[in-house]
Amino acid sequence: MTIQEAAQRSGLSAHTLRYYERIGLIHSVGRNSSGHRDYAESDLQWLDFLTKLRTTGMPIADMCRYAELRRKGEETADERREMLELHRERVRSRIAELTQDLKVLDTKIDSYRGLS
Amino acid sequence: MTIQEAAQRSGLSAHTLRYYERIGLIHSVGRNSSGHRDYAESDLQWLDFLTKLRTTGMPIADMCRYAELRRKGEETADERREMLELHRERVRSRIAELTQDLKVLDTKIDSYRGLS
DNA sequence: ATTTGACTTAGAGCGCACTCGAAGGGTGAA
DNA sequence: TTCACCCTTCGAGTGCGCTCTAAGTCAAAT
Repeated sequence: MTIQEAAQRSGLSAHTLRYYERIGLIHSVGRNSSGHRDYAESDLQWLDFLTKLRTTGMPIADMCRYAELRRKGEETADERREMLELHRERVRSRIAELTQDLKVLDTKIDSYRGLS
Repeated sequence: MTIQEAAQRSGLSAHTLRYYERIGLIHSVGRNSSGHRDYAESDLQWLDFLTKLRTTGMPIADMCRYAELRRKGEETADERREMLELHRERVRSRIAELTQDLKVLDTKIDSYRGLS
């Protein structure tokens, strides 16, 4: 599929897709006879996963590291799992923090209600 | 209290405190006889609240708007409450999103466990 | 044959939220 | 009094994650 279709389906812009490829997040996207990118379904699945990592706050540099390990093959599975477990802890902490802060917001909003 | 003490207690750097003052987030911090900043307890409370807004992802521009309304006094209470209610919704959505993404991470990690 | 429009690359630019540097002033200890 | 060290303002610099531009290629439509 074309870069525009891939952009549509991944929710990323064509610019961002090229950028991700340039920095090594996506490896070896196919090219058609005109030299244009031709995305496969597997690329889309990988992009979806990358997007999860991004929206959960993983820095691009870490994602690059993960992508690099993935390219190296099966023997890096443990290290990749460890990365994800560490990241999962950070996400859990973030959820906990946001949940706490939400209470502060609730209290503040209640105090405004009291005033009106 | 001095800017260093305020930095210590707020968890922000002295640089950031000056920056926040410059852009109008903190208004009229007192000065001592040498022209040095002299923070009051009320400044610290306000900073703590600002920090909650920041860590929950409110953009600086919105925080400035909120600070400006606060300076205008009691008649802006409704608008401030509305801002906070809107922000609270965004925080709730973010928590929901992170919670969903956490499941994806769990699944991925499980699949790695299956391989080892 | 020419125009349109999407694609390619490499590199520059942008917005956000700081973060730092330069130049100078005040205070307190040796 | 000299040194050390903190403070002041203001403007410039930084890091991140894109986002866009320029210059050129290619294919299809007119």
